Amino acid sequence: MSVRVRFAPSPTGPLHLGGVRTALYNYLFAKKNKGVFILRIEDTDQNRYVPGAEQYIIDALHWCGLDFEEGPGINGAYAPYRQSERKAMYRKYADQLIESGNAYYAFDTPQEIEAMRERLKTKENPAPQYDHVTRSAMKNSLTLSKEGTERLVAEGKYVLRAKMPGVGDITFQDLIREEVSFPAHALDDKVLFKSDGMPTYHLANVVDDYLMKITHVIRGEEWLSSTPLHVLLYKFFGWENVMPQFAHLPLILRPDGNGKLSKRDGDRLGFPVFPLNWKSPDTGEESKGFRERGFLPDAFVNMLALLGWNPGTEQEIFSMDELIAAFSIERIGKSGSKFDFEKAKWFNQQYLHKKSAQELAALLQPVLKQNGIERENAFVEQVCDKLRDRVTFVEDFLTAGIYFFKRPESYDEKTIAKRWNPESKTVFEKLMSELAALQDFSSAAVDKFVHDFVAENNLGLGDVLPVFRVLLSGVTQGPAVFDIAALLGKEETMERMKLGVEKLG
RNA sequence: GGCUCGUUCGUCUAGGGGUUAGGACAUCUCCCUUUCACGGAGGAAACACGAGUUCGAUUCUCGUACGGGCUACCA
Repeated sequence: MSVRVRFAPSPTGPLHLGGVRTALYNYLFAKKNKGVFILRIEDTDQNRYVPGAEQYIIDALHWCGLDFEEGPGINGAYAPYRQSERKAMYRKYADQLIESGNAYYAFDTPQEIEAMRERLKTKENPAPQYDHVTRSAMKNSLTLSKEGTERLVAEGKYVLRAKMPGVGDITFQDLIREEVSFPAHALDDKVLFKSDGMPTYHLANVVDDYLMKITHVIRGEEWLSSTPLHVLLYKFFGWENVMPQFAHLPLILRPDGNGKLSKRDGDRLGFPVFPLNWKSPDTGEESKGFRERGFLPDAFVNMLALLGWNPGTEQEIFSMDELIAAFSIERIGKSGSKFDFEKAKWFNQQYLHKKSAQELAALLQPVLKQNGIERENAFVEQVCDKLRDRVTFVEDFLTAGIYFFKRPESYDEKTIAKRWNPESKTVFEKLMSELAALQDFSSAAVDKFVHDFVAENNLGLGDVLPVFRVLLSGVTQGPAVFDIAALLGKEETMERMKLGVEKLG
């Protein structure tokens, strides 16, 4: 049987790191096994629907290179792929459960359920459930007469609840955790069908996975404890033989302290938790994405893949194809991983370093344009080449190399205080006049010229180099001064020296 | 509270009954460079705790602690 997996997010907001990783692992597993990767939108809760969230999810997957073969906008043999559009399909299965006695009608109002919880609440049991014990004291088709039930059903105000067995253990195999077992007495009678006519996640999910012939359910660990219900549902429907295999992924945790990574953590610690920028339609609040923060999609995906999975070798840099080849569910860890932004930066740096000057220039040009800088590509490529080993993000080329595009407006004070003395002006004027005669202005030529000048004038390199650098760039760090001079060209180099020497007096 | 999953350097992790417990990020030192990086060399740094099994447990078992998840007509 060919592998079919789905990523099934709820469009309640932007995808976060954990969601993208779940999608990635599904994608890798599908590709590894020559299977199909499906996107299914689980929008059964109208109240939590957020406009734009679905498009965001699709955009984010696309940016990461996680292209789905079936899903909204693409469709395929099992369309539609939005649960809201599949609404009519679920009723039949709900009725089937009623008929087989595995589900029942319940008519309790929220207030009545709350009253039950209040009444039964004890110190030992602060949150009594609607379950195999309490249902006998509630308003449902199990306690009401046939006529009473029919009358209330006719009124249309009801939900369908799963009739959980109450005894025995529900045991299933998890690809990551091996055998997992839950005592049935602790499971509650979950609502399967809501009074608004929509199924809940549990019903829709199982029915759709069945109808779409899903073979492996790879999802977050937050679903582990509702899996016994899902397993039971497969049994109730008589679908045990086609029940998918489960793999529950450990969560991505916040970098400091404990708990699940949240948007707040990102804001507080200064890093994104979403792949792309997101603007909340409610509050108008904007959240920065990894893309906008300067991450390359390949680096982002690579980083995410290694957060909870490892190849068992010491290789850390993987292209998507390499990830597909190396991936296996068996090598996914069991425990949650704390997200480390420093390591994420390292991945981006590694990818930037690997890129050619042409590729880097193509990435940098738009950034330059945004900042009102127009330069020919040949020059930008050379700047990228010189700066490549000193940057983590594309934007760094501009911030760290601004002097390639603009004359310095100030000079590093420390250097001036330490290196600019009364004789400096004379020395630099002499240097400039001799430099004016230099025909070859290549880096190597300027290098040789300056060294000769220092030797002939009985100076130390320290008397010339630091100031020379600061006159050209304003700052103390950067590529070799001679490279900067050569790139700037003779004319600009001379001009900057002249302006600087005048300014410093 | 109940149910459940988990626990190797600060972080991501490898390993697995007998290892100098390996790598990467971060950190520190040195080299390269009269800059900053990159790169190279080296350092510091971990098996949560207690029993049991065993000739021997970090590895197996059971407890404990700690942490996560779930405990909605949310997913």
